[in-house]
Amino acid sequence: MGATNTTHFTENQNSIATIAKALAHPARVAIVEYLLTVHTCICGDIVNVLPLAQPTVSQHLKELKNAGIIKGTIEGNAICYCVNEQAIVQLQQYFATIFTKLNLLKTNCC
Amino acid sequence: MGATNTTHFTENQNSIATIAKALAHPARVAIVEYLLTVHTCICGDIVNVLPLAQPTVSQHLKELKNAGIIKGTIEGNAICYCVNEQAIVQLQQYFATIFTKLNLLKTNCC
DNA sequence: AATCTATATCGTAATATTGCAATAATATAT
DNA sequence: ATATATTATTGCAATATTACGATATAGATT
Repeated sequence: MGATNTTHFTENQNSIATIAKALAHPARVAIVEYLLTVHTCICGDIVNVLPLAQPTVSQHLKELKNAGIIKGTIEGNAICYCVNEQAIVQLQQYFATIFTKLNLLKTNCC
Repeated sequence: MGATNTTHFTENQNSIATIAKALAHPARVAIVEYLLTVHTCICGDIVNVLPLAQPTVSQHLKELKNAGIIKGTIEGNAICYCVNEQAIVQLQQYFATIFTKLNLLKTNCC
């Protein structure tokens, strides 16, 4: 117990949960938002922007990367982090679909 | 340590993180999806649909409710659970905005 | 080569989450 | 009133997350 039981759910349900989990911390939401405001993607200063120590930020970046929300490529001494469009598209489409289903149910529901 | 530091982030960042956290478990994603397929919202059978014990399902429902993703109203002996449209709209709009920002950055980024 | 700079990893403590059995609470039915 | 059905709460064990200091790694600079 304590471990999430993933085996009995669909691939899509697990996928959505994984991406949502990656955004389930305000620091990680802030990182994504920051990456979108910075026009170059040499992003060594993420640490300076967040109210967290460097190892903590590094850990959050790793989680975002593992979930496929951001991509990081080595750029000499620093690392270039970018938001992965595919993950955002997946989320957007998912919630758009849910919203459509919601509207279809509207007449029958409380 | 272990507790999420929310004080230094914006209200919106914390809000998105909270909603995302509620969907950060496949069981809770499955519950939301199930509520959307059922045409009446008397949902006592959520427990039968999920591969989890009743107290665990009840706990997941509570978390979804606390995050504002579902609403529950007492309906005699059972409880009527519904997806809260506002939360879905908030998520959809948020990711749509992010997607737009992403496309604006595209030319300047890796 | 020694040093600086940027990022990652390790180790560890505090806290949170997950899951369920047992039990409680509440409403309906008998 | 007693029994039944449905959902919530409690208590607890196993695991995960969060955060950071210390340290390691890797490339750039001198």
